[in-house]
Amino acid sequence: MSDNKITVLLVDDHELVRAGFRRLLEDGDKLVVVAEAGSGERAVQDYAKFQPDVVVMDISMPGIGGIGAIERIIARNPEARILVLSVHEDSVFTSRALQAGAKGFIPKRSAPEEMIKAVEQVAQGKMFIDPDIAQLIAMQKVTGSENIIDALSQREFEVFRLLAEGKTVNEIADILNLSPKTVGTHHTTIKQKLGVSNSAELARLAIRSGILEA
Amino acid sequence: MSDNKITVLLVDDHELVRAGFRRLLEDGDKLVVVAEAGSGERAVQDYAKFQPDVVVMDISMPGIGGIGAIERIIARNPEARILVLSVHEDSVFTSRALQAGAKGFIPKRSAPEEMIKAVEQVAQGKMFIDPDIAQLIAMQKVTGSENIIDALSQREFEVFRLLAEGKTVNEIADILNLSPKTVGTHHTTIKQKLGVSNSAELARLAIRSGILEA
DNA sequence: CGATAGCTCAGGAAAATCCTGAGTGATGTC
DNA sequence: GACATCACTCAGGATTTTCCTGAGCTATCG
Repeated sequence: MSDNKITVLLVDDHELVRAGFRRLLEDGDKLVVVAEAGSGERAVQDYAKFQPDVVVMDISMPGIGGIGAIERIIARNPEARILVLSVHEDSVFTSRALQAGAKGFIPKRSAPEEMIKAVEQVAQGKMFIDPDIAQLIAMQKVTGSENIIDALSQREFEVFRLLAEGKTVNEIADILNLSPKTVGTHHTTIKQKLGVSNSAELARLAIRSGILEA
Repeated sequence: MSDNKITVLLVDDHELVRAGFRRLLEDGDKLVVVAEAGSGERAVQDYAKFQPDVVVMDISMPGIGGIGAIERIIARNPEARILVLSVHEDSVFTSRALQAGAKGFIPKRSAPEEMIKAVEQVAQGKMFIDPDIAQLIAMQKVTGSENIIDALSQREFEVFRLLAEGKTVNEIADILNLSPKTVGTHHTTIKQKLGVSNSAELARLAIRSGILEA
């Protein structure tokens, strides 16, 4: 072991994916996977045990999940270098992960070379964020909203919740004692602000944001 | 090309995962990945083009998805040997995939050796279903457990997925090469069968059933 | 071979959604 | 205090979706 190879802790709850990534990472001769973890909890333990140069981690995992694991690893070891992989290019997870202390973030749609590059960058202590995702985060900064949903006004938020629940415009008008026309207008502006184009996406967004149970 | 290696078409919408699986599959000397596809649509094309011995496919993909791809490949080529990979071991996807004509089904939690074995079995025309999943399906048969979604026909299920994703009727008509009128009819009957009255509820149901990520 | 079920499509009515415009009150700025 | 901004309200009219009815085709099953 240990020439001057970069040591990696690989974290993903799917063994097959992990096995694939291991081969992918070790394909060049610069990286070596010193341990694999199948959960956030194990990742925390294994980090302490192996002290890898870099952690490569999927955020979407059961239990404490990726975010929880990142927080705990960073708490014990602020210098930890963690590269996050994700299927969701979504904004909620991305900023959370970075806030938790991740040093890099790339989607699973990336090319293999990008991952290798990302690992090497992060190993050197640099940040590496996928351009598309970086742009999303920048947008959030501009709008000043942590959650896209903060962009909604009070009234709009009310209507948003009811829409996500599956209420029709007329029902909502009734509930809120408004003209259906008004609710209709809210409906439209809500979708605009949230960047969704129909009620199905709106409901998904509500669930993702924890406004609504599935 | 072609010693007596088994040729594989690899289908997954995440390039990184695909790249990992490719290395995993080609690790021994028995398999060779002759093509990769990043969508169900491409998979159908590539199958016709490369006529691989086996297709290794993730079912959860946007667009026509894995199920749609399986149906189309089987329709043109009933002898096609398709091994399905999935993150959801529980959901309706399992039985749907097998109904559509898949010859094997394993979860992504499997060990690499199991995948290799599964590919080889399927290549020989045998079935290969992960024991845990086989048991689940058997249990469902026995208990007659009623996922409401089982009430949907294969076609309806496809439309259901796309609707839940937030696709409009017209978009779906385009994706499935159907008249918007047909999709509209499906849409209505789906809502009836599932007992929901709009797209928001439909999306929630899809998420609850594990058909869709939030 | 008749019955059933899935898939396909159309016409037309009813409802929801989108776009544009506009009035009111509350807040904050210069 | 005058002015701008923004949330909230609503309407008219265009467009799209949804709903209901009916119907032809194919495959499967008893």
